[in-house]
Amino acid sequence: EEGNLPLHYYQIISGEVKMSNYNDDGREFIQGIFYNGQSFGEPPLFLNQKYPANAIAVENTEIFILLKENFMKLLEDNPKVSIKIIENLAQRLYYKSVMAAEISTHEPEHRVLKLIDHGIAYFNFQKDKNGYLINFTRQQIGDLTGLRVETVIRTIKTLEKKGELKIINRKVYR
Amino acid sequence: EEGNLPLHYYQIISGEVKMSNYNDDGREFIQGIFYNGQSFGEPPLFLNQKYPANAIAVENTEIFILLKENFMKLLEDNPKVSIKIIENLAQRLYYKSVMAAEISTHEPEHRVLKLIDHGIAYFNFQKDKNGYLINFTRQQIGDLTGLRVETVIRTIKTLEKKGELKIINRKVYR
DNA sequence: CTCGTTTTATGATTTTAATCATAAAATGGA
DNA sequence: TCCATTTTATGATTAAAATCATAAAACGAG
Repeated sequence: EEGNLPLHYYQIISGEVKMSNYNDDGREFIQGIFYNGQSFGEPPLFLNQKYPANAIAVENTEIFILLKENFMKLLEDNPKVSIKIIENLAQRLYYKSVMAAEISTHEPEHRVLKLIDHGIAYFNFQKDKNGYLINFTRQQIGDLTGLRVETVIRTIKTLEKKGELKIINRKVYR
Repeated sequence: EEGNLPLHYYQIISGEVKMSNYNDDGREFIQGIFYNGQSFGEPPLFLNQKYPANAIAVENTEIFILLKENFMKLLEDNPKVSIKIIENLAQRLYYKSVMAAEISTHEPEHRVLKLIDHGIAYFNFQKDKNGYLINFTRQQIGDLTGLRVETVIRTIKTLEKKGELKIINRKVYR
């Protein structure tokens, strides 16, 4: 929960976790969505700072929890683990850098496409005969790109007209 | 330069480096500004991906450059260095998480204040009798928050009227 | 000291996504 | 299978920041 002090390292065994912020009006911004094998919430843990966002399991989820002291010891004793953590943080920083630039300087169409293309590489979108199924709702896409749901719906329709993606009974494919 | 493949680790000895993106219209988004002692550009180095942004020295700058192979060896041999790198990445991810939420869900006043307060903690703003001197131009604040320079100028004036900060011969203090 | 450039400034206008309103379709739990 | 909730959808209107225009002040290289 936002504002709390971190005490543990968290790693998902199975399920799905959403990390997000809410502004004063209750509007949500999704920082990221995490799946099995991924860890989350380390930055404030390393920095001894309060959590800047909330995390919630959005389906039945098993999570591996390790006390900070034990986690730090693991890192000190095991360079290979450190490098794994570094790679994971690097991955997330890369995503945030790309999306930050998108959100602040590009039009809705560009933002949505960038998110989708990033998702194909890093979220677990599945490919079938129609292409990659983007299994995000319009609302989720909005909360990830800083757009309102109506804008996302209209943007996706425009992108379909332009041939950038397909809509097959309301599902989005790329 | 955006699009290039990383080959080195970079760490600033002295000076100042700006990292930014440009959209198709030439509009800039500043990813971050780095000072002495700080490193930059590691995420794509670890991930073997192209640089997602450009970096440029904005004043005379000395930079320590280490070939990737040597840098990776250093990490493997020296857990303490790994942990320093982790802390640095964590710091940058924390900043990006906070600013991403700000940029996508808050009004200009909120965004500008958050950037300034973050800057006091992490950029090297100096304190004098008037408070902390925010030594960013209005344009830089705009490029860091995704706002246009005119909007920043107006927002800062409003914030001064509300008593959130001071303007003393065009310089901003908090 | 000069002159070109950058920074700060302000007013008028426009554009674009947000907002508001409404509803059909789909989903999922009881 | 029924019903409440969520998701997708569309049109009309509004609000807010971007854009456009212009200029004074400050800065900095030569």
